[in-house]
Amino acid sequence: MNHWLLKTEPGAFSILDLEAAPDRTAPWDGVRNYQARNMLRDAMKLGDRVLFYHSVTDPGVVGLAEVVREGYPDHTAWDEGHEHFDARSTPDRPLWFMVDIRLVERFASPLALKFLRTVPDLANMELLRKGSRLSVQPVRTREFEVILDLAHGADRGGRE
DNA sequence: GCCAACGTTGGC
DNA sequence: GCCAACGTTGGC
Repeated sequence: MNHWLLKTEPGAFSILDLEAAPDRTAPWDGVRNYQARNMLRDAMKLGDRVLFYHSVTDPGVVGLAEVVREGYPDHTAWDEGHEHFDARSTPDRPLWFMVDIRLVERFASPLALKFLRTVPDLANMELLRKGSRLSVQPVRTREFEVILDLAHGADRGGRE
């Protein structure tokens, strides 16, 4: 069982959009980066858990989701006129892939990036690395658990 | 808006 | 294959 973090600009697709989707499930489409593509296509497995991260405005981890469908071709790349159209990708030879995720929970209080930077157990997290841009990132099990504990209010003494 | 970090493109 | 130029991401 692997753990992941998915990054999105809430202006494009936010956790509220996922929450409002039928069955709280939506395709994670539009990724156009090869490293991220490889993880979507090959490494993310059914039942894997995923941290949902908002970038740019109020950056932070805002919820938990799970993979409910493994990698399959991102058909938005075939759609001329679609924002993420890419003529190099075809149904015969798809270039880009996506997974479906379902929302498990939206955190009552999001964990701000600037707070996460203060947590010693997260010091080596990819998200916190300077210049980290990957929109699909693996998360170590330990880091994942620490974040869930923080989101659930464990070890908050004196901080609120 | 600034700018550092990163990925991609394309000339050679 | 190298690498400069360029475009994008994303924190601040």
